[in-house]
Amino acid sequence: MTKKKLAARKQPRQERSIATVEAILQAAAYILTDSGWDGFTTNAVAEKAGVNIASLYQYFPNKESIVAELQRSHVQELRNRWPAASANLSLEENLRLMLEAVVSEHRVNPALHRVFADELPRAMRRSAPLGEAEVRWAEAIASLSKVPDAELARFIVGVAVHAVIHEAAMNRPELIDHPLFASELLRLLSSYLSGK
Amino acid sequence: MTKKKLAARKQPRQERSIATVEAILQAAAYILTDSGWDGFTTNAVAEKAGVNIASLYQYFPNKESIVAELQRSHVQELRNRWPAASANLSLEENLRLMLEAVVSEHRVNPALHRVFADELPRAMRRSAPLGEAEVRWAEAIASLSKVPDAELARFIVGVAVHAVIHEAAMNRPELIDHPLFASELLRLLSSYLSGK
DNA sequence: TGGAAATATGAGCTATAACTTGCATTTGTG
DNA sequence: CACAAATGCAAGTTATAGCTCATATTTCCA
Repeated sequence: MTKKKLAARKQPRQERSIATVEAILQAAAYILTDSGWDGFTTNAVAEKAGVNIASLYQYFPNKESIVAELQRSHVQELRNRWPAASANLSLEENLRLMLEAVVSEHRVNPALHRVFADELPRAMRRSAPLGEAEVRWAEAIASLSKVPDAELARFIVGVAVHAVIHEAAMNRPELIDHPLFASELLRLLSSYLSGK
Repeated sequence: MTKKKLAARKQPRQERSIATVEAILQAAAYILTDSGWDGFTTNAVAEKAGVNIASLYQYFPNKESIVAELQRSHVQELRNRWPAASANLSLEENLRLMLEAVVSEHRVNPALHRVFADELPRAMRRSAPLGEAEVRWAEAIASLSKVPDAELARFIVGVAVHAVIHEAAMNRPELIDHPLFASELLRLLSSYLSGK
């Protein structure tokens, strides 16, 4: 068992081929959100992109690599949603901004996000490692919290926040804009982290 | 698009065929946990079960139906883990018992649970509707809580609890038995539900 | 401007896995 | 104990989808 190659087989050099690659990626995103992973075949992607299937394989070694590239750029977009952590805010204010950032992440191409999070085969779902900004937010919040075990609290809060917002975004979209949603979530965290 | 048939094609009548069906189900569970959904082919299941592939199709109309049957009996086992909700306990005590029940659910065949929850193709992942017992627990807890919106609180608590315990069970098994894990989770809920 | 490099494509090849067919064997029962 | 129903199996068929090959066309640049 050797690791699967993920790098593009050949770098596009001319504008023509750059456009081809771009068309493939756009078509791939379209197919994924429209027909899900099941409908995502390289033949379908090539047809939708209006390029020959052989061209597709000139720039992507396999179909997984297409998805990997989509995920890469998606994650990059998510990173931009995080403001810098600021040290002189209250716990509540920090939490509010952090929650807003997570909600904001779920406004970026939700259909594609759903595919990445819920639909891809397990081997292809890579939980992106925390970004710089997120780590610093966690530290800022931890320093204002009173909990017996900071690492444990980070785990609980991180998982809970993401799960609740993700679930709401995916299956209860009306909640995301419900005024009580944000405030209740905030209350959940602040009452816990402020040490009762 | 018509709905896929899920009933067994033919009911086993003799002991011999009942044993065949049982062997198929056991082999299916083995293959799923051992090789994941990708390795789950009807030919592999039949071989592991020691029965002919044609026999398999005499009792299961398609491979999805095998998984459906496994899920059905798995969910049934989970239901048994829930004690009856008791009306005259404190909020904290109710929460503690409820948390223990959810943890207990995650001790039932975790490997298979992981497959059901994380690995099956989306169309096949059916989030089991809440059981009787769970509904009554939610009601009991709600009646002891002070929150502005009981339905919203139920959503938040339900999602958060399940996500944290599921994530811990799947990827941080050492946490499940960490003494602070249960108590911190309890504190998260009780400080929130008791209205600050 | 001509030849080499880059790009595009029509037409497959191949492996796999879901599922069937036709026949043989076993078992319950009148 | 025979015979019909139930069960089991060897050997397929078929469709699909990932991927390649050989060749044609376009672009770059000396």
